[in-house]
Amino acid sequence: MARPTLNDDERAQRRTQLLAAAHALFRATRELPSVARIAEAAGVAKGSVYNSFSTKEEIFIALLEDSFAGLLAGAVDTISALPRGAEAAAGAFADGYVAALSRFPDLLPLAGMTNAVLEKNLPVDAMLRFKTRLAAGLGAAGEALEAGRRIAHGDGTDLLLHTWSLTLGLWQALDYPAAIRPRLRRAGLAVLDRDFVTELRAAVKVLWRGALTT
Amino acid sequence: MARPTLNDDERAQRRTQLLAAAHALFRATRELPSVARIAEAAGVAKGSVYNSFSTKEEIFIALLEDSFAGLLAGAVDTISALPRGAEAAAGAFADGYVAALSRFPDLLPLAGMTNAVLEKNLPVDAMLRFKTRLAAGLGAAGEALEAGRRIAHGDGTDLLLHTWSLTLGLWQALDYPAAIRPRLRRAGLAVLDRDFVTELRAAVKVLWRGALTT
Amino acid sequence: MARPTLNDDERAQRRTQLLAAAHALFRATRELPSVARIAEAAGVAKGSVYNSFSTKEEIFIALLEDSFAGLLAGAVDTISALPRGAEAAAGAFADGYVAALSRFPDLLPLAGMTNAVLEKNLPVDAMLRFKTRLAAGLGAAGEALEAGRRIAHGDGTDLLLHTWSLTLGLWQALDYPAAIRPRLRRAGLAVLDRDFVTELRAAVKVLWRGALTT
Amino acid sequence: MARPTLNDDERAQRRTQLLAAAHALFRATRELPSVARIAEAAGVAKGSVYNSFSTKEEIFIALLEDSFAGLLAGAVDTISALPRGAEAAAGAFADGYVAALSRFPDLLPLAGMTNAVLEKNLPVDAMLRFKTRLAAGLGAAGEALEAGRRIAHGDGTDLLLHTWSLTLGLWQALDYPAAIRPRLRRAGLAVLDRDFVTELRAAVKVLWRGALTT
DNA sequence: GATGAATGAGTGTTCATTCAT
DNA sequence: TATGAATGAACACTCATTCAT
Repeated sequence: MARPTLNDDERAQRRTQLLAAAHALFRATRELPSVARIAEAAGVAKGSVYNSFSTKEEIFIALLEDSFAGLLAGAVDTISALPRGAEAAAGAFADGYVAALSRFPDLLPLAGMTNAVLEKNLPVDAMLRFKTRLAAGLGAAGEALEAGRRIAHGDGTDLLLHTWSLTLGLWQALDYPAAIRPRLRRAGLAVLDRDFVTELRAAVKVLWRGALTT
Repeated sequence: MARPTLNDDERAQRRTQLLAAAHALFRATRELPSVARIAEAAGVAKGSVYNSFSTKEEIFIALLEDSFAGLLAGAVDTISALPRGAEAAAGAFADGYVAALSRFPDLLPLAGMTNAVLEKNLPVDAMLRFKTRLAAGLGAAGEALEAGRRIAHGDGTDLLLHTWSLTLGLWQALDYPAAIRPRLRRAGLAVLDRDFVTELRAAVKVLWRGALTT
Repeated sequence: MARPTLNDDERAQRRTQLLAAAHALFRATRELPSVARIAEAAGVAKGSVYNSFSTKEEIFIALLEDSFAGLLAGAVDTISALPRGAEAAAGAFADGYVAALSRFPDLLPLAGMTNAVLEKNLPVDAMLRFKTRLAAGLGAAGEALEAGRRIAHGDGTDLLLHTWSLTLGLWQALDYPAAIRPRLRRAGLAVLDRDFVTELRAAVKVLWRGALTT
Repeated sequence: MARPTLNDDERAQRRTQLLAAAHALFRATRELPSVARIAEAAGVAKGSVYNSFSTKEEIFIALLEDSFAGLLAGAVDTISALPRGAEAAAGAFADGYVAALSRFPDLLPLAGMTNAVLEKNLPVDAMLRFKTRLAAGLGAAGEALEAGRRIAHGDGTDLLLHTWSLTLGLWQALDYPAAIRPRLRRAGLAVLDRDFVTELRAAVKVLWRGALTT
């Protein structure tokens, strides 16, 4: 059972293995699985999980981080191909952004748990690391945006932060437990019975139009 | 200790009593207190809580509902006093909205728990009731907005939904546990070290400018 | 709400009403329903139940008593029509007894709860009353049996007591939760996969043959 | 406090430790003790109980299983020493069986709870395991009986099943809470004021006489 | 490093019964 | 009598984390 010290590769591999297991479980239930279940799914012992992560929540923050990085990369790609006019650019970004988002279906459920759940039991340094990467990603994307446009320094980052905020908030407002969905068509709930993706695309477009036409 | 059948007033009073206790506890900890603590704070027996609410989460949804109604009322007031021009109106709304929001300091922490926590154990009918009132409030405010402006039918409600989404998302992005706050000034986190209120005001203004200048 | 003193008829009617409600609920779930549910099903308030019964368990003992009296009545009828020979009489009784039993499908589930559940919270006098009636019924039936046969005094009652015991015990041995039933066919469980009624008929016949051929 | 992986012996020891504690508590109260009390009596933490059993009820089913196996072993011993004649054999079995039963004083109280209490919260596999062993034991004893006698194949098992049923049912009919006992002598209850052991011996004898003289 | 046994805090909810009107 | 609000005891089970081997 005793194993020699792991080198970095093995370390990373174990980490990946656990992340994949955790991811699969979360995707299936949209709830944080127990450490026991994650370990089982990854084929390791419960205690071993704590060699790679110091807290269960750290696992999911790492997952969130990956997804978020992916979304930002997609956003940067979109930004680099934006057309000239404000109106056209707003629409193009909205389309590209929504498409990128759809490639990370667990991002929003996970992000929606961050404040209320994940942060409750996250080591301070893990949280700072996460936030730092987030900030770096947003900053880089913001600069890419500012570079190609007549946007003042800092406003690009602002716009992306607001875009993300709008995304998360809108998702929270429009996401319902599956059991509720069918009953939304009831009179009086039409206002909230919207397709999230459609709604988000429109909202992002308006936001960007506002930002690009100052 | 009152034993006889309660009339509506007394019923409402019990409810209020429990809501106040729950509210105070939540404000202090930003976590859902246990039913035992709520009952204790309200001066009743644990079991009595279940005469007024069928689930702990129902209590907090009721709290959220109240706060939300208050915010919407403030928004409607602001809307009815908006200046003519698009730019001016956007700024005026942002100011009024942010001011109204500040009167309900627990609204966002509570709203941020809705999807991940509150909905997990909420009777379906309680949830539908909540969503219905939410929808009604948004709809009414949206109509007020459409009435005084050259905004197409439905777009007013859309704008308010997006405004709220932006608010919630931004709050989640910028809210940090108190323990983290001081360390934000570290290099690399400046992007996220923002004053939520300032940021929100600016973001709302941009959103509204975009919507009013179509 | 206040009502004048009930006369005996009204008293009995209320009692019957509650018993019927409790019976229906028990039949549906095979579990003791809560007082609240019984009251609701009977259309009275929870507190009113305690005007007729001093304990929830008293209700079900009353139900059991009724069913048991019915079974005994059926047994007496069968006894009075028994053929002469020991072998024939044993078979005839078994047939008649099983038929009578089938008219009280809740008798055994209820009787199976008596020791472990009902008696836990039954006022002493209620229990004595129940046992007394049981004893009286058994005694009467026993005498009927002794009267028409060459059975020594007391042996008739004994035989009936043993018959009932065999019935209850066999039922407990062969009754399974519905979820288990289908899996009984697995190898190794054939011994217990028997039809209760068939089995009981055979067992009673053997018991009576033994008793009648001393 | 032992932490390393347990081997089979240690595993069994933990189990035995818990079973003994649970047994002692049950013997004293004739009620299912809480998990907290069992753990306390066994000198382990509450959560540790669930390392050995997945449900509280599983503990008591295991206890029941042990007692039942002991009774069956006693029955087999008795069977192997039965005299030739039917009448003599019936009496000898009754004596031996009753003696064996008396060595497991908790068997009947536990068996009496099985249907109404234990099965309510027993994992399906635990229940099947229990029933399978029961069936195996009955089958083996039945074969032993058939082997030495002129009893048709299957009838031995039948007889043992009926014997056990009679035992359990009779116990339920004649067992009273201690508080009730003294009042049984009252007129009208004489029929039920019997010594269980005496009664059982007689009943088993009759049953076996009937079975052996077909 | 790996394991998995041990820990024990933590909690929403049910429900029989009482009793002020 | 009828009502139903109030009571508060009772409890199984989960689970993140530790740490002896």
